[in-house]
Amino acid sequence: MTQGRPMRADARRNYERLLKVAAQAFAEHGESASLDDIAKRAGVGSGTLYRHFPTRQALLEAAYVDRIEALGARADELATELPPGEALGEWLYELVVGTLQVRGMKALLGSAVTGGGALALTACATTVKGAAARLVRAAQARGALRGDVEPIEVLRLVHGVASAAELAGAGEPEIRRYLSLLNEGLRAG
Amino acid sequence: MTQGRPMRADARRNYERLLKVAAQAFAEHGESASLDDIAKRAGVGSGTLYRHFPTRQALLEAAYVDRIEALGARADELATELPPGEALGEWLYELVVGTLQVRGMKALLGSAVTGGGALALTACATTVKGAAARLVRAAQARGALRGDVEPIEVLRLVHGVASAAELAGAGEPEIRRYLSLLNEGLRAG
DNA sequence: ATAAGCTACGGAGAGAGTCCCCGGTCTGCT
DNA sequence: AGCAGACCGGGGACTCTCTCCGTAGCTTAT
Repeated sequence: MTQGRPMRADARRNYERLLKVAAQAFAEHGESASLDDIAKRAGVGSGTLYRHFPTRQALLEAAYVDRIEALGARADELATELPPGEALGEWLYELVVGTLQVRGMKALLGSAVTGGGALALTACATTVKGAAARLVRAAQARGALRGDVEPIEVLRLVHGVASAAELAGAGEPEIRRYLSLLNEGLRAG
Repeated sequence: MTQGRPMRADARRNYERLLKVAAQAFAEHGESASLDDIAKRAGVGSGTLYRHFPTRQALLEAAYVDRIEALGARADELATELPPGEALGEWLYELVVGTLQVRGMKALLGSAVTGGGALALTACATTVKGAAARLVRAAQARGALRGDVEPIEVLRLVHGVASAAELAGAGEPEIRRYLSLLNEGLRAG
């Protein structure tokens, strides 16, 4: 982003501490973690938090943007290592695991794939959608996935699998199991 | 339940108005609708609400218990009308529609299929689980469903489908589509 | 029909949180 | 050194939950 001036040193320090603390807090308490508490834990006043991040959503997104980008990069890495069908499967698995390990990310990814899609044009949304699209299209080209499925539908269904696994207690076996069931459905046709 | 005395007339009236208003409020605002607001809309003091329903969960469950029981009855009705595989599919469809039309019910059904299963032995949970078990077992007996799937897993996955459809905007086509994808997965094996 | 007794009511208020702003103060940059 | 810019943290305005206790009015016995 454009920045007229570089941030003042203390401002930058606080910004980064807020991000770190926020990531922990969201992971621990979910998307509705107390913002005042985050500010306190970061050792700054609440005004400082609200100056840097005007809304809860802004903070949520900033806190996880690097993790999301790592997921995007991981998609390409998997694409070179594995055949398309397996690459997609493995990436989705890692997506679900990430979603469940870090409770705040579930909300973030959920809002990234909602509705008409008009509103949620955030950076995270485009990153995830892009990665999913690449893997899905590749798998379809190889016939490892039915052709009439849109990438965003896959993301939504995977979000659903995450919800199901969450209900089941979020154990790794459940995730693998539910994902493979979904996979069967996505392959047929 | 045992009742030493019949309820006083005004008590019964208030009880029923609370239930009606609560069902509307939960449907409209989701599980976290304001309880004070429900009391106000029902024309009673908040004390009255808390006397009848000590916890939010108690009210949520009481508000939807009849709807849940209708779902249970519907399961048996479908079982006589359709072959097992289709009966299950149709029932799950109606379950998802109910879940999405009435936002509070999603929370209720979600909590009914959580975790180890030890805690949530509520009436709603047993009704839904029972209905699902009958349909699932019947479908498995006919080979319309893979044998290694537990009824509760089906419920969890369907809850996930509801989440996915919710993200997509909860249109009827999406529900049918996502459910049929799940069905493919559940049939294979 | 009336009165006594007790059930259930109402709604204020305490307590816990959340969000956000503001005015004085301090700090880092040039 | 001087100043723009950032900080701090108290506090206002809300919202929601849940309890308490005086009392309205329903029931039942006479």
